[in-house]
Amino acid sequence: MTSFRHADILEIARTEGKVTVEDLAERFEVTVQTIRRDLSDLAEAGRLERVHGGAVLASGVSNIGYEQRRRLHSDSKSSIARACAEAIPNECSVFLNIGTTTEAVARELIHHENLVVITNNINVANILAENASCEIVVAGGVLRRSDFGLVGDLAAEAIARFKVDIAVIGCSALDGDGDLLDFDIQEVSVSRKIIAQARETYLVADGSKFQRSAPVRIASLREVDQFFTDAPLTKSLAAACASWGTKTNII
Amino acid sequence: MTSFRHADILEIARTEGKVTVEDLAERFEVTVQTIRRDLSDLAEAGRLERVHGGAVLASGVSNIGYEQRRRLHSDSKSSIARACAEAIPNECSVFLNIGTTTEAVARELIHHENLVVITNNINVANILAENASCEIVVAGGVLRRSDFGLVGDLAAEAIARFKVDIAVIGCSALDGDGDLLDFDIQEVSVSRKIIAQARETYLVADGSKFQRSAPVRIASLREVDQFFTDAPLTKSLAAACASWGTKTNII
DNA sequence: TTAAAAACGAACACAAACGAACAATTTTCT
DNA sequence: AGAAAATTGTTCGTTTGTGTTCGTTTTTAA
Repeated sequence: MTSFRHADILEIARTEGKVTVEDLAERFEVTVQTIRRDLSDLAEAGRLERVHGGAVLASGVSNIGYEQRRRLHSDSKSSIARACAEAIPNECSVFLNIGTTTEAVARELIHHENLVVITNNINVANILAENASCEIVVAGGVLRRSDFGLVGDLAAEAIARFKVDIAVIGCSALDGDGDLLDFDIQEVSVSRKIIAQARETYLVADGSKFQRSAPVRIASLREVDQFFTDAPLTKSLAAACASWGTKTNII
Repeated sequence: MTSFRHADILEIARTEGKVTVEDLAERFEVTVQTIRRDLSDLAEAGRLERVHGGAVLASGVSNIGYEQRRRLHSDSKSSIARACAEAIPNECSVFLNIGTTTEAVARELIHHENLVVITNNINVANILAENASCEIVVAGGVLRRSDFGLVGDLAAEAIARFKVDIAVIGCSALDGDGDLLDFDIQEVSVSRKIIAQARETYLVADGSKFQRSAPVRIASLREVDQFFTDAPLTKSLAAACASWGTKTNII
């Protein structure tokens, strides 16, 4: 992230669908050249698509449902997601589970190439359908309307069939001992299976998860290889992560 | 992508199915030449297909060909779907497979109560998510972008787990012998399994299916209990249906 | 089939937009 | 404080998009 303008430009692009060089130059009170440089950077990062006179949302983005975009938009979530996506190479297999943060990760994977993505989250499938080079496998299960997740035995069994390079998981809460917690026992069994079947496990969770609690234990941070978040860990938790070899990425 | 108009033109094409040079020139307040150049660029990029006087959505590319198909015959499709939905009682279990006609049926089931719907069609899941009293089970599988279907072993296995009251199936073509045909052998194995596992089988297919052909045989009308369509059957086919006990509902 | 009308692509000229290079300024780090 | 790096503004040559005009191709109607 090089300029404070970048985030604002993206925000404007998201709400208005497009941005013009002239307009942005006026808004930010800089010269058009400066804006041009910003747009070039954003285009290179795949966040925008450059056009003559301005830029538009990268193709695919504009088709995502309004509600979805709203949910994904939270800045901290998308920064966390971006950092996580950057840690995921092209041409590998990834699992994404249920949760708005993992959906944000899916959004950031739009420009990755030749991924195989396995998910029990219908929103993830809808989002990544935009990425033509990505093979998407949907685990079956009962549709849970609250988050468009697929849960139950069917999901767990389907997942047992795969062994992925990277599992990206979200959780509802994270307690002081470094335990990942969730509300739904069915989803937990799915998450546990995923962690067991993945070569590496990445956890994405914003700072708000530290303040919440949930009844069911998924796993410990000990079993996580990389942890992406936006808030500093408590001293004891940071020490624990260090001793467990859990790399923490604070955005 | 070279112009703001490109994104807008694609958007218009997606919602309206086609665009005309004249109309676009008026909308964007540019000359027809400029629009022609835009359409040429988009056609070269494979996003649109050029026709005399305008352009249409490129066929076969992602889900836009699908959008086009969905609009096609939409009137007759929804009447067929409505008739089929009326034959489905509340509080029963239903299977819906891939296809625009079965999606139309899903739309007509929005107000049914306490259904259990099993499907390998993500669109069906999205549509019926609005019906709060409906339990939706999604069969797993590899996502096929052309129609948002879930195909492959995973789908077939998931379906083998269920036994439903009614299977509602669509097909790509229907030949003179009363054989149901499809293009994709993977999807066919799913459809066959469904028919075998259902207490009753309903076929929905508009008249255009009589004019087409497809390579893979799903089943015969003999195995179908009710057939919903909008065009009269040939005499021989009608006689065959009568002898098989296949009830035909011509809308 | 032929003739008229519409749509088309190519070529040209002009203006807007562009990127590169350099200088001025601010920020960051030692 | 001073050097190094990053950011921004300025200038200038180049590229790109646009409207215009032309002749050609395609469609439509007779």
